[in-house]
Amino acid sequence: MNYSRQREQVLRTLKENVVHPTAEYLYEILRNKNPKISLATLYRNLNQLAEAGVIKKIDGLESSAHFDHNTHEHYHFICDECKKVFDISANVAPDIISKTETETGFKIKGHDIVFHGLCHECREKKGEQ
Amino acid sequence: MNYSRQREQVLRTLKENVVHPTAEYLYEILRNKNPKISLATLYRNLNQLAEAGVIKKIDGLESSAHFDHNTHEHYHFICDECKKVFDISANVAPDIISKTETETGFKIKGHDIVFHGLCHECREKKGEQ
DNA sequence: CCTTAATTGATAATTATTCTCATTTTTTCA
DNA sequence: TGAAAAAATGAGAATAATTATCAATTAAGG
Repeated sequence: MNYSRQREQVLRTLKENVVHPTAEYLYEILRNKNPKISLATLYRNLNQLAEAGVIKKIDGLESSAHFDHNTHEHYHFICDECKKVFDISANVAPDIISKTETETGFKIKGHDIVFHGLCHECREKKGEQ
Repeated sequence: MNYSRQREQVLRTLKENVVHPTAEYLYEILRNKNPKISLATLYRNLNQLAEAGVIKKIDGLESSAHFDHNTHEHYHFICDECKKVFDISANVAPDIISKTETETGFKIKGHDIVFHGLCHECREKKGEQ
């Protein structure tokens, strides 16, 4: 990944914002500095920077929503390889709500934990430890 | 919410599937039972059922991705009211990865926790406890 | 400098989802 | 029962977010 003025601008704009902007919001800000910048360039750079670990993309599951008839509290794991979604028991993070409410003063109405990685099967297939 | 054959079918199809299907996948299955069923009906019913708490929709943030220049481990809270995104310190769920890896045998490469509810400001505005 | 590789801007395409609206189905209750 | 009101449907248009395409521009390195 080599230097470009646009990538520089994307990164700086992101850093100058305290909140966690969407691409749309960033685009508006960016156009003030550089009215010619293309939306595609913004998305490209955000993805590249996230890929490189310079920034982070916050999005639970990638594209489409998944539905679950199991409504008792539990979490999910999505396999990077086969894209299957698995249940994770809720007791991996027990008092997470009360802890967070106390710490923040926010009223928590719900939460979701999504893990990703390699499921058992794909792990074996790839021979990865 | 009153009875309809299509809603019945949507719910049954979801329950008969062990995995956590996407709408697209459900649609394919549903069309075998009812070739006339509309995609809009499927989405409508999934949302209604989720709204009513009969099923659960798994999707971290609703629509668009948010980006964060802060790459050290932390979580996020999105306010249902003003849609702002806040940081939550990672220590609300400390050994969540090791615990999950031990419990599942999966290789965890990352995870995201997204809370939602009312932020401090909106909580006061709405006078909600 | 010159060549090669990376990046850009403009825009088309795609994907997932929601909206619209005329028609059909369900519910209610006289 | 069965007529009126309310809810739900199907078909397809619309939207929103994101990705792909591709010719033109810019960066990097010998």
